[in-house]
Amino acid sequence: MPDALRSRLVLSDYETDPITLAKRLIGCTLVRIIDGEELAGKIVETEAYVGVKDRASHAYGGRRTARNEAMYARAGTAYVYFTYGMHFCMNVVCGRVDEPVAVLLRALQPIRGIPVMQFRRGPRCRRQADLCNGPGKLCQALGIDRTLNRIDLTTSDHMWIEPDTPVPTTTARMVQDRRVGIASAGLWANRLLRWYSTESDCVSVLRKQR
DNA sequence: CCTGCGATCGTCT
DNA sequence: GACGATCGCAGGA
Repeated sequence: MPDALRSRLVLSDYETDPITLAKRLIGCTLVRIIDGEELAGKIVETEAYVGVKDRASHAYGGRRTARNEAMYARAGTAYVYFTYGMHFCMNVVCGRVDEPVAVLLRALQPIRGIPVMQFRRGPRCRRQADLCNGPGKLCQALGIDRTLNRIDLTTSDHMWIEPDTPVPTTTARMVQDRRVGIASAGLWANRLLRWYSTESDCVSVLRKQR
């Protein structure tokens, strides 16, 4: 498709609160251009990090360091960080400048560039559904690393997000659940700030039955 | 299905 | 010096 006919989310789409954006992003398409090739996946799982009061957030208590500086930038900025000595995770910054709120992308359903994703993920990853079903996995599959930290998703030629068209995914087609991997966040670990599509087999962690 | 563990290193205390 | 918004594998039920 010619670039001129492709739409992407714009500043006003990102200038909202993280809960609204986390739900809005479900069904949208993350596009990554790397080595002249396009990789794309449908966003099927997100988490909201809701500001300085959120104990699970890197910006808890107003912490502001070189690592999390992107969280304080303009909405539509990518916040990519390195963790556990080997993985990257990608967030989409939202809210106002100097208000550290963001949405973590946790899983994608692969759409385009699947052979490249398989190569980047390595031979140990056999199932297509496992290519991008985790925040570290999707960054590995799409080649998202610290060079993309702080890029502007509304203007970048390397990565952007396209809207969920023609009909945005509604909350009726989403599961709302606790966030993953933040057990030490006290009461904030129980907040229902994760959303995932009921219609994808590429979600990282399913809700426990009760 | 589930739980536990090691890998590996940048970041912050 | 400790820990982490993770992952893949091993082992047991």
